[in-house]
Amino acid sequence: MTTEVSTTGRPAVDGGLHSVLAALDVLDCFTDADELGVTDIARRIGVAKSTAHRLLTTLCARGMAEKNEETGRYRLGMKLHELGSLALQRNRVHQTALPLLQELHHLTGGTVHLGVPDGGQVIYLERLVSPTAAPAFARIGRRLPGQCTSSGKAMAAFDRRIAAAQARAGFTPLTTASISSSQGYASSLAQTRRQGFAVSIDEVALGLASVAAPVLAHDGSAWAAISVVGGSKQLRGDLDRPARLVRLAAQRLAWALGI
Amino acid sequence: MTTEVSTTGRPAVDGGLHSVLAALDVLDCFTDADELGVTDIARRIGVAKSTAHRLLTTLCARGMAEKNEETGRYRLGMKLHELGSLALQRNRVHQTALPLLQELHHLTGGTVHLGVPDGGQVIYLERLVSPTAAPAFARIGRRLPGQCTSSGKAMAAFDRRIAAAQARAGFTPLTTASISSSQGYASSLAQTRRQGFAVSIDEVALGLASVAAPVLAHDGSAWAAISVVGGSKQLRGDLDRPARLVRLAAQRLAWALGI
DNA sequence: AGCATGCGTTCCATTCAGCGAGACGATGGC
DNA sequence: GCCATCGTCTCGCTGAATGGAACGCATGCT
Repeated sequence: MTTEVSTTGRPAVDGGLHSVLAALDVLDCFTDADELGVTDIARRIGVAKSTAHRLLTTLCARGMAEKNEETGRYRLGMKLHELGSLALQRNRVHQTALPLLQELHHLTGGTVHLGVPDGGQVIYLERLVSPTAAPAFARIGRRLPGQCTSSGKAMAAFDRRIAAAQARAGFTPLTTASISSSQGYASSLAQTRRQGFAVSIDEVALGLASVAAPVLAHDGSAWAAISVVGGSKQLRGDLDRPARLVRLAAQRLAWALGI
Repeated sequence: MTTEVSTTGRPAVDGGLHSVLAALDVLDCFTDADELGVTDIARRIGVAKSTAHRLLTTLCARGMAEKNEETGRYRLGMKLHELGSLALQRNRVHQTALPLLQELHHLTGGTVHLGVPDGGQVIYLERLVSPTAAPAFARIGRRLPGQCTSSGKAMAAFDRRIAAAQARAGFTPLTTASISSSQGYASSLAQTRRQGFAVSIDEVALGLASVAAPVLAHDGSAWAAISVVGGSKQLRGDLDRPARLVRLAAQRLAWALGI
């Protein structure tokens, strides 16, 4: 597995600690599938079956994974939720944004998102779903390619480091409307810069649209993005008001963070 | 660290995989403190400073931990939130309960909780906070000793295995009103059995009260508990209505789960 | 100012923990 | 009823993980 073994006995891999990295790779496997067997995981991470079994047993011992005794297969454990909610709760951007998001949610009545950049992708820290919104979109994951989302474009338009990371990651279109060329990407970012907010219509899922504004620090780096999601038809009809509200909320968040 | 080393070269510890267990222990350290330094963590988990540093570097490489470059200390990473929300989203009890919780939240107007048993403790999977509720209680963690919470008592009253686990864990009172003796515990469970729901007044935090009902399977095991939280004064004044509603919601959840 | 103590990081030789291969019994689809 | 495949467990070998020591750098006390 290791691309190269150092001449010394020291771990030569990116982050060190083979078995720990392997264990974390096991957890990553579950982003694709709900439940996985030992053999399947061994194949995915490229280790022997016995090694995968040992890793899983260890993860289960700490609640990071759970075993389905009926099928003998494994799934993610609730300890992850425990630690994950702790990590979120302590995130300063999330903490600070929450009241602002609630107000925005109240004013727009739409679904509101808070996203932060991670490489070329966007991780969503918070989502306030409107009870009237179609529950069909609730299945959306927690990490999306930046070029498809309004949040990703809002951040990339004003932060060249994020734009570079997105360009480096390449284009992975989610729908037929997703940006798939560097020309389309560049013009979309230019328009975002002109307007001060980003729009994504049908680019994540058909029938779904969103408006986002970046949370910018004084040094020009984008810390986060706030977005409002709605149906493509409704949002196209009334874009100005939500756009104004997300810009205001994003600016207030930047101010509240003191950045 | 290991209590005993086997005669063979095989890992003799509970779950095997020393370095993986150590890495997960590192993550557990952060339940106490927001940010920790290398030396502090090394002391806590009982390894050399260099080992703790290596573990942290590895965790950071996968986003499970993050480094505060200003202070040089470490905190939990957002990858945990990503995997944790995935684990939660896939939890069948959580999935099934969500619409029922929303209805209960709507009917009572109070803060609604969904808790599942874990040893003698209760892990809260979902919390619907009412906008009018005092935000002071939002700081409550995600894992509480079962004897103090109405959810824990509701489950223990009808599931002897959970009661045994709670008794084994001992009494860790959170306030002066918390149950601290096995007599008080037994009579509280007996009352819960008579009523069909559990009450906790000032036992988690002074001024805070809750009513809970267990989600019981046909075999008598408690899968979860649903609770409504409110101010001690309000809830003491009107206990019947919320008690009836949580019992109904819990029964409907058991039915929906087909258990 | 000077010193001392603590931090996070890096290096290195030692050795024991983790590795893969293989055997085993249980399970389930054809 | 068989064969393929699953999860689990054992075992000897070896190289990856370990602890200790050294380093540079803050911080705070004298």
